[in-house]
Amino acid sequence: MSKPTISDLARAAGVSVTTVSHAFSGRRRVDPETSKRIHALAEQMGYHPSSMARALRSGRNGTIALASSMPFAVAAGPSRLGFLMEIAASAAISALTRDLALCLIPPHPAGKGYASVGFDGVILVEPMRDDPLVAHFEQRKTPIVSVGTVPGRPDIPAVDMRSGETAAMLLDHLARQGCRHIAALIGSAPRTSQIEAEAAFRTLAASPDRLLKLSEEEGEEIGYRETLRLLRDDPSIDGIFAAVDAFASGAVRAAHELGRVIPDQLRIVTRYDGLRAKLSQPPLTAVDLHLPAVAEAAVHLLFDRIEGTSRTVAAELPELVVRQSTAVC
Amino acid sequence: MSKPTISDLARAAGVSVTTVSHAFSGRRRVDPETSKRIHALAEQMGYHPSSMARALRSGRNGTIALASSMPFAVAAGPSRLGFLMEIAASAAISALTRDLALCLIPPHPAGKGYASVGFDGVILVEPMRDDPLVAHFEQRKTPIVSVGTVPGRPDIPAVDMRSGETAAMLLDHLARQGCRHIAALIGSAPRTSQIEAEAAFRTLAASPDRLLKLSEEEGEEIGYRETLRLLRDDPSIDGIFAAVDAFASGAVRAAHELGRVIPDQLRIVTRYDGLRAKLSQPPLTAVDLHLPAVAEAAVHLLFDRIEGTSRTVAAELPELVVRQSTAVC
DNA sequence: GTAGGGAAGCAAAACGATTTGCATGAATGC
DNA sequence: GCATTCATGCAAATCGTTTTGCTTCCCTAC
Repeated sequence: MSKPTISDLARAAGVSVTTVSHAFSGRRRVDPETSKRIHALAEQMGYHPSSMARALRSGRNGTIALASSMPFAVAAGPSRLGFLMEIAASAAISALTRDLALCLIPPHPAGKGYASVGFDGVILVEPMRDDPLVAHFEQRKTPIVSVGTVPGRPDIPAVDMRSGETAAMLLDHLARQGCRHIAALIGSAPRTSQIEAEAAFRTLAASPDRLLKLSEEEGEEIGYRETLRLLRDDPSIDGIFAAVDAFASGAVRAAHELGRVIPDQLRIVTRYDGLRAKLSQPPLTAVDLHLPAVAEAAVHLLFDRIEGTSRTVAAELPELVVRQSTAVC
Repeated sequence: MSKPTISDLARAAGVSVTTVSHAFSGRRRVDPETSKRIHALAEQMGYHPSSMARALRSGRNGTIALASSMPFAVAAGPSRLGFLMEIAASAAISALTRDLALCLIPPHPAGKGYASVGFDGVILVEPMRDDPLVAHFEQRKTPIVSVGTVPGRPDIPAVDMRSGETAAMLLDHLARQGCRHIAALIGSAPRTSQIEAEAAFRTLAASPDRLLKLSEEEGEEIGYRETLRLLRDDPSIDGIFAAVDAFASGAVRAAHELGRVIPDQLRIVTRYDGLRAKLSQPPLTAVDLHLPAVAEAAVHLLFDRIEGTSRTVAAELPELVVRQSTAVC
């Protein structure tokens, strides 16, 4: 009474398993009459081809993984919940349209490797330079695609997040709004987004002493602490560029606490336009990174790569979303 | 040069495949010397047992699915991003500690079924009465566990979210804070959480005309519109119980617009203590649903079910988180 | 000296599909 | 009438493991 197999079905239909297989795959002609009979019988018996047997034969199991080098507990906590999970949700949809299932894989929760499932490919979200995940999957010969290039590894296909341009856009906006003394809160992990944000800041703002590199894992709290210190040390600061949205939340809190009015006395912008930016009081000017499109591009790239080809693709240029934190004219 | 198989390894080590298999699984004794040699060679050759072959043999592929009957585009949009994805992230971690990979599966994105991958089990998040997902997986004989019981299906193992108690807790809090005229914004989909919230409201508040059932898919917008209407129609309302956090966000916006001061003139509470509740101005009193524990329980239950046993488990009792929206004494 | 038992390892049969090469019969061409 | 082609279907090999019996071989006990 357990799940019927292809031979059960073949026997019931009075044909060979070959014929049944062809009736389903369409790889060879089978008489329409026969085919119809097979399908009807399959429906009735509740036959579904075993994905595992198919996987063994074809070498593909139809799953791709989404991994972030940032611990899920952090990435999925209030802090980064938006970014990673927004990509995850979109990628899951994109994957399914290509008959792939998207698996979420936290980094080494048990300290060990995850050997149990072999994925057809993996999407790495904002990997760091020398990210152990890259080494891990390369060793297993699993095709990799990253969201945000892998620093130092131009050979790995990626969706270029255009973080340099994004940062420039935000800094330019602050300048146009009249900011003369801009401070930057940038994540200390060596991810392309943060590296390029730093480079852009150094080029455009040129006040290296107002550049703070903070641990992303400490999120809002460290953003708050450091902004407090920053504003006390140098009251002339009139703009803050936060490359991580949690830092921006912290900055807003600090500003309120010091009685600095946003945006009149202090303008704040952040990169990712997530719930934090939208719900902040006042709402934060941020950048629409077109994450659903990015996720789709990543899945597309990975799919191509699994099939053989390989290249890097650029995301649509992120768009500035001006909000009250920098004063609309 | 392609991936080495167990027979390649066996040949290289000068033993049979059986011995290699045993050396890895430990199901039977192999000489420690031999075993060491095999493992060393495996390491050197980069051998990893094929998960697909193992899956075919064992009947398990090591993946479980997480599905929500609410379209991912909605569930993962700003509106419900928190709830579903918070569970997803925690479940992914719990799953991996049991050597399972968690797949995110959006409902019918291409309109078709998802036949490509067969899961060892599935976790349904807040399913509705007669949810098509239940039928789908039951037909495929895939073990099901749900987060929040399935209305009308006490036979399906579930993590009981204790939504009745949760609602009672919130209503009781409002009453204690002095609210006399409470309105409820409840999702119209027949999910246990909403059904029980409605029942609790009818029992405790007893003003059926102030009970509004709204489409969850319209989120904040409909919460806003309806609250506006509600407060205009009946200015005596001094408390709002929103069973969906997006409704609460809308209610806050409406209150601001009408110049109703929160919490002095109007108190607002919501169920899920996500980013919305925390970042709201003022922050919303909500309930800590202990989602990571819920996710862990669901995975645990599913794991047991895959192995054979079956039962329903109750979540830890949710805890009230009092915030400014209802005035702390 | 022989029976008994444990250690170590091997060959072969699953698991459930896909795919290749071959067989059959009927239709067609000349 | 014979060769060719096409349509249909089948048997068997294959994918890479796990698992079940069987051999050996060696050691100990009586």
